[in-house]
Amino acid sequence: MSSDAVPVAPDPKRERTGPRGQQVVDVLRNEIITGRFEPGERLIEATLSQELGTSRGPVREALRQLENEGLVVSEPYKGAVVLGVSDDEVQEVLIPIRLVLERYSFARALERMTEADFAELGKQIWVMERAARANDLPKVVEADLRFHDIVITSAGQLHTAQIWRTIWPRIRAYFFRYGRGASLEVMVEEHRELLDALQTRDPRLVLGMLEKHIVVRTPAPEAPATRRPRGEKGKAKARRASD
Amino acid sequence: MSSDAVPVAPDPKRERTGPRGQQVVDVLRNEIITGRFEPGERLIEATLSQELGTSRGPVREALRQLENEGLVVSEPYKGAVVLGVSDDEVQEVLIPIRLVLERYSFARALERMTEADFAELGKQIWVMERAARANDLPKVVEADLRFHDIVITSAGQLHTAQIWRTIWPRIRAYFFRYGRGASLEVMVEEHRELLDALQTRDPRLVLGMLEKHIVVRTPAPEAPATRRPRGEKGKAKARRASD
DNA sequence: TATTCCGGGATTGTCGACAATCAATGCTAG
DNA sequence: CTAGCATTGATTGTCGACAATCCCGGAATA
Repeated sequence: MSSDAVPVAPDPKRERTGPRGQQVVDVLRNEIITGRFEPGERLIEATLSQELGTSRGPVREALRQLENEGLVVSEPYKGAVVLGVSDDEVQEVLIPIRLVLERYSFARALERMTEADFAELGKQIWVMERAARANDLPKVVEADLRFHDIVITSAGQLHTAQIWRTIWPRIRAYFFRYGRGASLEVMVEEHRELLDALQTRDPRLVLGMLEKHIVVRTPAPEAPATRRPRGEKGKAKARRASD
Repeated sequence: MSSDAVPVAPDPKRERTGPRGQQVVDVLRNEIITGRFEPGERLIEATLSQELGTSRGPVREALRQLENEGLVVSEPYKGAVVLGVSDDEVQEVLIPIRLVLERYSFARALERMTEADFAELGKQIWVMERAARANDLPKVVEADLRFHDIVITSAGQLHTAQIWRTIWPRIRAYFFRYGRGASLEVMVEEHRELLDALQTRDPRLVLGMLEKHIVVRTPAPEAPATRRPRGEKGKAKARRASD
């Protein structure tokens, strides 16, 4: 499993991205979301810290952060294992919560975003479009993330933003594991429409657009009916609170 | 501020409550929710670790946990400060999210709770009632918490439970700071009705009861309109993403 | 043979010391 | 007198070592 570890420590040219732990979270979250780690897999602090070229401290904090983002569960003295998401829970809980968060955020952001903010959104769309053309899914996803983050941050509600940051990784991981719903081009187009709507500053228009954007676009072609993690390499372990 | 610290360390008779950090979280959360620490107040790791009779490690983890429960915000190299909740955000975001979580949980728990589970719920109601008679608010609140925790755990959905545990402290803190909505007796009665509904195992009845129970019982007497932290001891610092 | 108990190894939890960073203070120069 | 800057104190971030705990397997026993 320790094929291409990405040491995060001694990289002088890396502009200050904050403390080590912060970067460790980003690395691990990415590895989980993109499926490098499968649900049910154990994450050992010592191993990770070696691979990442840091001590166990930052790794520990990173794991706790991931736990709060729902990508991992851990029990005292037992350690952390990667967690899956059930189809049902995504549809019935995570998406509705996301809807609550974004409706509120967009409604508030609506009346307080500046031209500079709109420009920043435009920039993300531009990046997204280029990435879509190149079929670079990760980059599209990151721009998507940035887009929503900008809006939510503009709303200026700390709790809303904080909760959102613990919700999206799960949804992201879900869409990454099972096929994502819409084509890249459609995603780009939807965001363009969202930005247009925002610029009119018409609540009705924006919220309508938003619902269309978020609403369960999941049951795409062949959606998995059950949400069993599907990892399962031999050991029947990943299950917990199964049916 | 360091009047009656509650050292958590050397208590041999205290049955295994897990690692130190766990207990530290409970202590600090309580102090914040009950208002011992006011919004805007800084929490210094070294100070707390001394008061609690442990090292900085567990305190550090506790602070991160509190951050994920929305009781605290912290920036790198700057530390943690107690956070307030705006009336608006509670009504528009936290309560709706709680509604999503509990609707789903009750609906699922409905068809999988055993008689033993019901008995456990009954027990909490009994405790709650006694506490209500004695006007012991903290105890009522704890029983209330347990009640909902039992139901949500019975639903067996990890993400739902995990998110719920990051939502309720904020709501609780809110109701504690500004007056709570209902009288203790009403709370007890509502839970009794909830349990009765659950025992019929009729979804319509349960969900109806639930909505009535959760719905914004907030705008009680005089709810504060703005949510500014109100700490502010001299320095105009605690503000962040203010208006 | 089945069962209980007791290591031994692996892994997490805790601690104290040290390094990095921030914020305020006072000093210097213009 | 003011602006800029070095210095210093307080506080957080990181590290390595040690303690506590769990899990697995094997030996002793009935």
